[in-house]
Amino acid sequence: MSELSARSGVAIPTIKYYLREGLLHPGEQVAATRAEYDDSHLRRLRLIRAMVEVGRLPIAAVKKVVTAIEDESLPFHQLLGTAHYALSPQVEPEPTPEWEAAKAEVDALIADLGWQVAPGAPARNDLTQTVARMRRLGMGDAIRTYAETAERLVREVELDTIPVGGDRDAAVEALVLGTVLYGRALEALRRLAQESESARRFRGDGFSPAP
Amino acid sequence: MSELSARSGVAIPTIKYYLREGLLHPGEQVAATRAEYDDSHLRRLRLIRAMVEVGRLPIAAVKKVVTAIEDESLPFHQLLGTAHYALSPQVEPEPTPEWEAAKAEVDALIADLGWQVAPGAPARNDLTQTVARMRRLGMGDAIRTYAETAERLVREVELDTIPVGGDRDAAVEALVLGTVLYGRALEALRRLAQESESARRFRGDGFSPAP
DNA sequence: ATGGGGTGGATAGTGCTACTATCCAGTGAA
DNA sequence: TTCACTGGATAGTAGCACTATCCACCCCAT
Repeated sequence: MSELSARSGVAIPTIKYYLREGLLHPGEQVAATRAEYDDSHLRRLRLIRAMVEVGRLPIAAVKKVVTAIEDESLPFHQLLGTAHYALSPQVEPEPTPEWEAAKAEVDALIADLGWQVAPGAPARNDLTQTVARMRRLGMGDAIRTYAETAERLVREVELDTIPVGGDRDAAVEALVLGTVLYGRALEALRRLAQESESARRFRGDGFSPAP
Repeated sequence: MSELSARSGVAIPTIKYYLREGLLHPGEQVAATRAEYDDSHLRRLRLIRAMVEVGRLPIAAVKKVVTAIEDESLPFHQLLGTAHYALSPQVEPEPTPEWEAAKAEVDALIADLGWQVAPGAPARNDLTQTVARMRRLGMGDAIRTYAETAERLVREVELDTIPVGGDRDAAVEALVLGTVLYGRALEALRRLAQESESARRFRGDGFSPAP
């Protein structure tokens, strides 16, 4: 176990915790107080750390994904779907008129673009809530532009990072890391562009950094 | 105070907590056990809730922003800069060769695009870390595409939500909400596009939702 | 004029999450 | 044979964002 810890960079008590939580399958018992861990444990540990550190998923979401990986009867594309859904913030619908209006708008947009999205996809609720908030503030006329932009990026770049075959852990890891890292990069780039464009428009020195 | 709580929808103990933390300026003492709160408190409370709920900022970051708002000697554009910086995740540089390589890449990209960004902007470190992780995985050739996309969105849409004059609380609120909400919308749209495009490519039914 | 509910201020406690720490008897290499 | 290390169990910690309780006080409706 200390070897697993050393190789993965994860502390022993943390490994024990993951074992307890069922995120990591037990090692092969070789004696009452000894178990063997192999590459599958190393890979799983890498996947867990990727989801927790990079993706900032709560342990409960990680557990869902792990359960899906271990359910060998679950087809590959459903496994990827489970992982993908675990990445979205879970937003509860609110029974308000604003929500319904935003939901109608989101549904119309998806239909209009010809997107094929399951009715229960969590990103639908996430987007609905965001659109509702935007509307309340008088923003959000550019949603369609954003949708087209997202479609282009996904088509041209991101989908290539989603693997179609091979090892289940590795595939999920690639999906999670691809989705999260491109998202994070885009976010950072938006902020840099905002600072720069703000500098260009309002004065020569941008957002002056805080001291 | 119960009136402030009722109007803002924030529980009284929470208001007391914000007062303790210095996020909310005290009301005007009208007697030993009585104070008057006005619209400025209501607006400030809205701003705090926007940053906490929508922007998911930690209270410490909110405090920085509030301090900047209250420092009347701070010029308006520096106030906006402080708020903007508070929205970025704070990433510490790592002294590794990969980090340096990624940093060089990020710096070159920014220079190449002619962006005017302060050397200490937190989004630089955030992007550097992300690029480093991508490189380690063999991804990230499309960063430039993402940068150009971000620039276009910011130019055409987002900067218009950043107000240039008027009330400091309201301006910061608009900046924070604009930045966060467009980001969140784009994120949700990327996920929807991923699901749809994945359905189109791999089979007819997309990521089947988890049961 | 009086009593009941609300007030500001202080201090302590809660719930959640993601770990850490400690203890234990029991190996297994040295 | 000894001693660091193991798996397993149980308990404790840190950080965050509140939430609860207590207190003397004071306003106002009765």
